Parts: sequence; structure tokens; C-alpha cells
Amino acid sequence: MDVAHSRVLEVGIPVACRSCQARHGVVCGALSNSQLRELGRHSLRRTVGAGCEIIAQGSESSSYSNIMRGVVKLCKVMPDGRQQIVGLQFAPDFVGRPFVRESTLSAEAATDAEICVFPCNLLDRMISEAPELQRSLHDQALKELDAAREWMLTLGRRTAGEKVASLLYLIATHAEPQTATSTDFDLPLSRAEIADFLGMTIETVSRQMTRLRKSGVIRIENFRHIIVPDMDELERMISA
Amino acid sequence: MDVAHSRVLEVGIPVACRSCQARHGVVCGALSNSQLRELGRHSLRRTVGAGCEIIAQGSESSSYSNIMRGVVKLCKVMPDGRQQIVGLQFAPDFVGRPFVRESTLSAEAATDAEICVFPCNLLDRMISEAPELQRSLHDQALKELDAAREWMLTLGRRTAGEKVASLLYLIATHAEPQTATSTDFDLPLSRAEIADFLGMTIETVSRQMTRLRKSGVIRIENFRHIIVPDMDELERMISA
DNA sequence: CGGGGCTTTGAGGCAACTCAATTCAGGTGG
DNA sequence: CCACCTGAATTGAGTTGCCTCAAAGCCCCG
Repeated sequence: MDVAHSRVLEVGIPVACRSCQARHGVVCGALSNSQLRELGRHSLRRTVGAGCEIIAQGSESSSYSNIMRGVVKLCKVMPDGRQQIVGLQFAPDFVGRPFVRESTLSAEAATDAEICVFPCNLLDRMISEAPELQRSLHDQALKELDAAREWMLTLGRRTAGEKVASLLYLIATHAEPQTATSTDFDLPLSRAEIADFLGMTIETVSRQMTRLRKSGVIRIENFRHIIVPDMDELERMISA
Repeated sequence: MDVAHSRVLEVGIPVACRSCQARHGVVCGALSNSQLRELGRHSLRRTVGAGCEIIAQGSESSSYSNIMRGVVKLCKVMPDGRQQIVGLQFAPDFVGRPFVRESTLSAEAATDAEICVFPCNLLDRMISEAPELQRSLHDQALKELDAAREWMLTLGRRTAGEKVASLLYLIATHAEPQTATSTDFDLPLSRAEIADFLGMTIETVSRQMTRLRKSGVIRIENFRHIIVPDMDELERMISA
């Protein structure tokens, strides 16, 4: 498809969608122009600060979202306060649990983020009308499942050092700016959040980070900014 | 739908399907009679012994399966031999990764099992032709994702004792015979497999089992048979 | 009865946790 | 501009829960 032709196709869609990060993402990329218009009519762009809760665990949610910018963490907490991050989502991912209203987890902005919110009912209806959309969401669900299972291996069988290396590698390969070498990036998570993702304590995370720093695998600037001189070296620390 | 009418509908389907455990499962329950006939023509019922590998990690698989009887475990192993079970599937679940041929995990019969095997190509084609089937598989994928995330919480944040209780509870609530109280069952897993599921060692599993036994929460007969006098008591050991 | 696999039990060690103190960066007000 | 405060991160010391290694018990099966 050439550029001029693609321009023409863009005419019929909502203005706000034309330059949207999620325009060709899981949901919107699978819609016809008329469906996109309908969804656009009922959707709301929202800017949320880091830490803002988008969906609360145990609540009835009536809306889904697309991530336009930023990182969202999916969390589960136990009654006694223990907490585990069970997924990280980056733009332009879809956030929500089709077909089920009550949420078994919370979704929270890990960084400042922009999201596009729309009603569950509308999307659920579109899903049953548009096989293309069903397929696309099915595909994201399967990818999330693959990622969850990969992470189960990390949680169950890797050492603290390997866990931290795994997370840094995950973030490096999903970081947004797509720098040439994807060799330096800002951590979207605090040490406490990293601990919650890896199933360990803040202190152990910190110790393992300084171990990686002292062994020259990474450099750390200002706590949040990580530089990886050699990605292969980092990958080797994961031992798989 | 009354019984007589339902009988009539059953006439057009393959003989082998009529009394099949998976007949109304994720895949076959979503097919029309003619699709069921076509799938039946290309499918193969197989009896496999405990320990038999159905799909190998890293291999190109060209077939999917339905579980008709038994339990299948999904496994990931690291190059150095460390191993993690990332999912358990019971009859009449579907086993396979739609849309992707190379498997990132292995599927292995945990108990003696009967499975119904059919070609990927055929089902993939049916998926794109039958929205009902796509929806059904999408639904199973989302349920597996929910289960995987629940298990991530167990792996990352629960103690050894809570982990064992979680597994016993999981199996009790998924056990096949559906005994009146679902209060006693055979473990489909050896101690080594339980350890691989929970991310711990055989010895720790054993110690936690005897701790549960001595505190009266469970009784153990012949290593594999578990009796739970009071399910609420077991649930309380999970502490969530 | 004797061997082999699986499970349990015991003793000791180590990796990760807990508790506590210190450092660091950024913001605020004098 | 500096003193102070606050929250996050690091570092240290001591403890503990789970792992490792080793031995013994149990059950099936020939």
C-alpha cells in the first residue's frame, strides 16, 4: 500500500485517531473505518499520573483502555498486603479482561501515561460482530499468556541475580523510544515495584543491582537510568 | 432443548464423538455438525501413558489435541535442567498454541490419558471460518491467563506451606470424578512434579505435606491419595 | 526375598529476608 | 544560597526458611 493511498484511507477516521500511538494497535488496528468512528465517538483520552489506579482489584469495571503512552502494571494483592505484579503493558497494548466484568487484578499506571478509555459494552459488541477484532484480541491474550508463563519460570526457578537481569532485559527489549541499540533506558519501576514483580524484597533488588553494576554489566545513573554496554553480557546473566 | 431433539442432532456426528468427554468442550462444543464430521475424519484418538511427551519444547508441532481423560502438564525447562511446570490441563481442555508452530513449552501426560489429536492446519482454518470457535478458544486462553497470573502470586509471594495448600486446593477443585464432596482425590503428580510446579524441592514439599498431615488438615493414604476432612480448613492455609 | 524407585526424615549450610542505620537527590522555606 | 526535611535507595548485621547432601523407610514387582 503506497503512502498516498494510505492517506486517503485516513480521511474517514476521527481526527484524534490519526496520530494516535494505538491507531494500529491490537484493537484499533483491527477495526473498519466506520467501527473506528463509532469507537471514537464513545472514547475518552485521559492523562494519568504515575501511581494512578485505572482498574481496582475486585471491582466491577465498565470500561477498557488502550495505552497511548507510558507503562501500566497489573497487580494482585493479598489480604495481608503481600503484593505481586503479574504483568507489564506498554503502548499500544490493550488493557482489560473481555467477557468478564469483575476484575481479579488491579491495573495501575507505572509511569505518567495517556490512555484511551471506552465502554466495555461497546467493545464486547464489536468483538462479536468483527471476527478480525476477535482474532486480534485472541492473539494478544495468547502473547500475554506466553509472557506470563515465561515469567513463572523466572519466579519459580531463577536466582535473585538472574531475576533482576531478566527484568532489565525485558524492559530493555520493550522500552519505548527504540534507541538505536536499545542499550540504555529509564526504568519505569521503582525498586519497590521491581521487588513486587520479582517476588523478592527491596533490599535484595538493590544488592543485585549493585552486583551487576560492580561487575560492569550495567551502569546506573540517577537510580532510574540504566546503561547496558553489552546486551549479550546481560543476556548471559539470565542463564537461559 | 429436549432430549429427543438433542438425540436427533447427534445422528449426524461421528460415532466416536457421541460419547466423547470433549464433545462439548472448548473446541468440539463450538463446531457445527459438518465441521465436527470434518474434524473427526482427520483426528486420531490416542492412549498415552503417564510421562509420555505430547509436544516437545522448541519443536515444530503440527498437531493440536483435546484431552478426553487424564491430566496434562505444561513444562518449561532451562538449559541447565531447572524445570518449572507452568500449567495443568484437565479433560476436556484443548492443548496447543494457535497461530504459532514452534512450541516454547512441552506438554506431557501427568497421568495415563486419552487424547484426540488433529492437524494444526485444519483447526487454524476452521478458526478463521468459525467465529464461534475463535470465541471459544479466546475464552479458554483468557481463563488460562487468569490461572497463570493467580499462580504467579503463589510462586512469588506465598510461603512453602501456603504453596502446597494452594496446589492441593487447585487439584481438589479440578479433580475429575467429581465426588460428592470433592473432599478426597488422587494426586495426578509425583512429589518431584509438585516441586516443579511450586518452584521448590522435593524435600520441602514432603516436609510441608507431613506438616499439613500432622496438623490434621489432610490425611494421606498410599502417598498419592489425599483426604480433606474440611475444605474450609485447607482454604484457610492458603491465607487468601 | 531382594532390588529399585519414590518418599520421608535428619543435619547443616547458604541465599534471601528482617531490622536498622546511613546515604543520596530533590524540594521547601528561611 | 544554605539548612532542613522527606522519600527513595543503599549498605550492614543478624536471622531464618528453604536448599543441599545423606541416610533410612516404604511399596511395588519380579
